[in-house]
Amino acid sequence: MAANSESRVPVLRVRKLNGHPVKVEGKYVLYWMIAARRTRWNFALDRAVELARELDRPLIVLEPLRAGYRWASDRIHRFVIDGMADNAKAFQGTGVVYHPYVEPDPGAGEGLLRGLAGEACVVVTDDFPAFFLPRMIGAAAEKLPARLEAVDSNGILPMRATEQVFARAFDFRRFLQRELKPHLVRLPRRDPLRTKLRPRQRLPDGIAKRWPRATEAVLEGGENVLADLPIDHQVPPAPYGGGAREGRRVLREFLKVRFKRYGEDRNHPDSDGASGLSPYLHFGHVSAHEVLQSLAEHEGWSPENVSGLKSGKRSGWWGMSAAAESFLDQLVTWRELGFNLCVHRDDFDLYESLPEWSRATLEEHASDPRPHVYTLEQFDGAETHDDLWNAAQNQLRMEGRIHNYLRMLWGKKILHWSESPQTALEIMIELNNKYALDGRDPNSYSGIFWVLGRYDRAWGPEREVFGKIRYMSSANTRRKLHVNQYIERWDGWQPSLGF
DNA sequence: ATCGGCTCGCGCAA
DNA sequence: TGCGCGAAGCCGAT
Repeated sequence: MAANSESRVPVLRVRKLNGHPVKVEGKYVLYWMIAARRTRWNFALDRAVELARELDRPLIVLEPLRAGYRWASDRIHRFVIDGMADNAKAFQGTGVVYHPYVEPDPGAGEGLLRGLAGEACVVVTDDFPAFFLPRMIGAAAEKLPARLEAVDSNGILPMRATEQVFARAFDFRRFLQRELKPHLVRLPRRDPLRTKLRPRQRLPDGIAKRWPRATEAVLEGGENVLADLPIDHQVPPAPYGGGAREGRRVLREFLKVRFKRYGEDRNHPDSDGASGLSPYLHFGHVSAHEVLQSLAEHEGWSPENVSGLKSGKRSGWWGMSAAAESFLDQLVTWRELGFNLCVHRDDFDLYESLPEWSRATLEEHASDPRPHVYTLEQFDGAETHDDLWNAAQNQLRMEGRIHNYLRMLWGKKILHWSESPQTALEIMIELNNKYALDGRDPNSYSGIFWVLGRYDRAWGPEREVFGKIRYMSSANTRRKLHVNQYIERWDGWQPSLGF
């Protein structure tokens, strides 16, 4: 088989993870969909389709959802299963066998992937640098009796286009301004399933029996489906749905309605100005390429409009409107900065990964008296003395997200009101990963660690607890932002009262 | 309302 | 080697 010569998938995005050769006598190509949970704009699916065509074999897509991972909850399950329902529809009539598998008990899915890989020519999966995925992919590479390739469909810049870790957004932005342009024209296919593949009807018999496909009832499902699973039922589904369709709807609605306000209103919690895309990006229901493409259409932009500026400045490089450039600074610079760190450092979620200056200053103030000290349970239950903080925590608990400005304050106060910065870090990670739909993502870690000084600089004057870490106060936030409605809406919210 | 100082590290010009 | 400058701040002086 020709190695990649005709491939539309950039070489930098494909990693061969073990030494097995592609088996030309295998029965099918297997795509193990674990992060880019979508059927469009997906380099991994492109790669799998490409291999299936070259080998003239059918394609099987396995989309699993495990039961036993940390923070598994009704909220996360509902969102992922919504995505499976969309994918099931998208694969219908394409000749691809799509097998969504919802694991009933921890460990029940053990053997499914290996079983399918036994007859596969090659297994393709998604590269993702955070949560349990790197370990899971690494273990699979060793165990599977087939070649395993991981494909990076995360961002506009391939994660492995750089070896360096960037310590500040400014440095990374300047790098992007020098290096990103060629990547802007190497897009995944909008609809990779619009191609002729050798069709197949079903999985190998023994496998479908032992690990049955999630039924329609599960995919379209009521919450009683979730009730039977051994996951955290205290974290209810979010008041919005998951999946590629809903993600696309949010994207269209953002561009059509809220985009005009982006920049001016985005920071005011009382206005609804943010994109709302981050949960969909996290689960791969929406692709960064798709977002960029839609924005380009909206702006009448093409890659030739990119300017020659390479100063690292936040606007002016793309050649788009101010609102668009500020959005792209989030979508590309900040989002991919997080992936950059996670792909190069496996300690990205440890306190020790903080910059030297921030650890030093936090250390010096380790024994400062705290004005309040709350336990994890008190933080979790939004039981602090500060109603703005409690409101943010309640929004997180109920909606699975926090307004992007208040998220910073939320973290800064956890630092302020915990017995140590290490404890504060644990609490932030725990609450964010438990409740936020975009938790467990490289970007969530960027946000949490920013609170402790990552990607930031020192600020004077030196203060208690914070040292030279940038300080934020609820009082100033109230003055600066319109938060009255926000507090009214969220502060009094009780879990038992529902929505 | 706006401004400077607080303070650190990095790239780049010199 | 020195200079400029940076995700969202804070505070006191004007």
